[in-house]
Amino acid sequence: MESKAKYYFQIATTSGVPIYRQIIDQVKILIATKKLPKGEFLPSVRQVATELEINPMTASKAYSLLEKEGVLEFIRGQGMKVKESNLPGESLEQKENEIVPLLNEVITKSKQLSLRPDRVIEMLKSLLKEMGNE
Amino acid sequence: MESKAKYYFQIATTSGVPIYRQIIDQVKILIATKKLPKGEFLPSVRQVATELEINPMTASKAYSLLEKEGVLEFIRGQGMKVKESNLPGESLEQKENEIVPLLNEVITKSKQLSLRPDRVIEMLKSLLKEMGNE
DNA sequence: ATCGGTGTATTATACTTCTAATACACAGGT
DNA sequence: ACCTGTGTATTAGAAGTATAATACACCGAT
Repeated sequence: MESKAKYYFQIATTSGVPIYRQIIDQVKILIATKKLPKGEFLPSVRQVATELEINPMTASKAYSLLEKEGVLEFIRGQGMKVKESNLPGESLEQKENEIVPLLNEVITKSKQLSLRPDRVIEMLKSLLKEMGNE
Repeated sequence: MESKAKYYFQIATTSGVPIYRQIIDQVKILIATKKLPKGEFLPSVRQVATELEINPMTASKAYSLLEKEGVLEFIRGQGMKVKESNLPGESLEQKENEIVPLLNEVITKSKQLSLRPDRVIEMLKSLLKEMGNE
């Protein structure tokens, strides 16, 4: 089988960002933008490795870290798929606490740049709108 | 001279975060929360090194990176102080662009956690209020 | 049982990052 | 000039990270 979906990922060897991290980031974005629906299978580690001309272990590292994060689910004999129920065991409060450090970074950075707080909130709203649609 | 202000910084040797980076983060937070006003001098690299039982070069690395970022200013013979005018040469648009990647991280993470966008904005507003006051 | 498909444990190596030891340059007060 | 206070360039070594080669375990279909 397979239509052999190509060009799943693109890596920039010049950027200095590790290959496995580029894969992780791209998977997360693909999921956030619904280009990769829940339940969908990802290309196998060997497929990714061949397309990107890297070692299968590098792709495996990206996938297994995503699995540990609760983003992907490993199905024996079939591969990795986008997890259906995200972090089911976690309460709303736990989830919210996970994002607080990131928000604090935003605040520290914006203070450092002397950006007006309401402007930062406007930017966030605007980005949320963009991301939500595509 | 000096009342020898102690306990400027606290490092967690277990966290895996490099010492110089912990110092950088703490300086930024101290400035953002006004605990370290503009124009104030920071403890010398040797003072920090003694208190934290680290090498002066490690403290120096943190300070010089902060200087390169435009956060601190080096005064010959006196030390490092919090820079008075932050990033004067940068346009508003340049500043705003600097914070976009961080906001995108927030969005990706919140989608991954299935958090409602308006809730995330609420949290940001609330944290901004806290940080602004103290 | 065998074959071809998953992901991965282990090991090795190149590379980068982090910390430290030493010696130095400059400023200000004596 | 000297002494003591700043931060730092250079060098070295330890520790960690990223990638790869190999061999393995498991699953499903034949």
